[in-house]
Amino acid sequence: MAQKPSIPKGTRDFNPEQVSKRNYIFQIIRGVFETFGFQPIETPSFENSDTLMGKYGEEGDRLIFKILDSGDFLSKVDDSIYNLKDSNKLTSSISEKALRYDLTVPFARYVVQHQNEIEFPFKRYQMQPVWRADRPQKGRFREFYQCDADVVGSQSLWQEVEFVQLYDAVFSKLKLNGVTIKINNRKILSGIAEVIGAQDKLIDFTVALDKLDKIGEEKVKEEMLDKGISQSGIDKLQPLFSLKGNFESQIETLKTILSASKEGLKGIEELEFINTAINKLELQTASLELDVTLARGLNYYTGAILEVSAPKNVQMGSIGGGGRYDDLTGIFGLKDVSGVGISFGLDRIYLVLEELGLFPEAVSKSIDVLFINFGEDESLFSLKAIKQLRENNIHAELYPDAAKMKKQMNYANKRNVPFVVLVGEQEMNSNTYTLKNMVSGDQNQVNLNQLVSLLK
RNA sequence: GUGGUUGUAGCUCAGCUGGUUAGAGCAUUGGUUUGUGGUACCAAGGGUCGCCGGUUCGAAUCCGGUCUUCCACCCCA
Repeated sequence: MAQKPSIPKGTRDFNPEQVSKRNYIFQIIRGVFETFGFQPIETPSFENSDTLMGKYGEEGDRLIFKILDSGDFLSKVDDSIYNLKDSNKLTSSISEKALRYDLTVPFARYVVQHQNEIEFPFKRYQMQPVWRADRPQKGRFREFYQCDADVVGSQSLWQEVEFVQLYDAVFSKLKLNGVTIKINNRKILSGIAEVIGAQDKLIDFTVALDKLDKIGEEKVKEEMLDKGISQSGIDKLQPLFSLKGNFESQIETLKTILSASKEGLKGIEELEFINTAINKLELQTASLELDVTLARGLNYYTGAILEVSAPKNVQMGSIGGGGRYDDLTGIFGLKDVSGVGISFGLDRIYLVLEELGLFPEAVSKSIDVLFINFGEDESLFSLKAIKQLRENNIHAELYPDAAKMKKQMNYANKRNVPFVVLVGEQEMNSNTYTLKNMVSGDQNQVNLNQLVSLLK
């Protein structure tokens, strides 16, 4: 064998069984999206670089896959830039396109570009791959699918309520019970930053706070000090570190901490609204939890922040996330369009379902029945029956070669085919079919009508 | 981007401190069995030991680089 071919780091091939399982997840998410009134759109896999660059922070820019310009791109680079040997500066001269990093920013671009054709509020869903030049690890790939649903053009908090229900509906249908939908509000985080005198360090502050359950209180305080947040400010956070209990009691504690911050109180009010509504509407299998440390990244969230974690017995990062972003289309020049949306991480959900054995058996079934090939006349006779079966939506096929019986039966086993039909001289003469159940081993002779109804 | 880890047959892995023709199980193919599979037995095929370079009389084994795997950090779905 020559050198083995390979695929790039962090990418995967999917075999038939994996594709079936992935489609199962897609189909459930799509179904729920549509019952909630979302409509599908698609956008190109690559965008103009300036659409993407600068939208995800410095770290994000690094993780965007850039596409080299076509042609002799180096010859048009200005000597002064070339001689600097500064990759960042050079990139913008040799790459004007980049692979999309998520679905939210391209969607914002879409809304701005098509604003005159869109009926607001606009509810869209989108299920497409995204790419990140990240180092792979568990549940982290360089090419993966996101399934997003967003609403733009409505500031109503009922949208947030609906998204919590949507998460609950999808995970309930997937039989993935016990997921936790964590919710927080950017206004609360800003409020806290304001109260401790660190408005200007909001991002550093939230990034540190986000690590609380991972690295512990002391390390979080260290990191905050490191980032230049004052000791007196950190002291004021003390009640926050010991914040425990249910939604309502956490809210009460927050009200005292944030009594001086108008913005913080607004955030609390929003959370209370959502929580009250969800309590009245009730969730099927998920639970809604307030988590003040939830600060997950994207710089553009302005209100609610949502994140879904897998049931506690599986080790997996978040399997979904989302939030409210009042200014998203602003960066593309369209003001005052509020949006809110959520995302499902298909690849991670797959890993969780696999680990918990939650894929239905039927997902991996290939065909309903295989006809054993005994020769040319028998094949023709079989294909007439197969035609009939297919018209009845029964998945049927003929083994293509008149190979040994053992080989054909083995093939049926490997492909997990539940039934096999044997048609030889005897059957042709009596115009019947021998139907064999591959699980029990039973077999009986039937006519065509019986065959159809038995397999249906 | 930082630190660590992994790489031997299609798959899962042995191979001691460098020393003959690199092994096993599973899978594949053929046979026992020319209309009856999953079990059993017999036999066969299949590897430039990730790649490049170095040390050595001699490298799967030691050293360097590179790619890949997995993990942690950063960040994130």
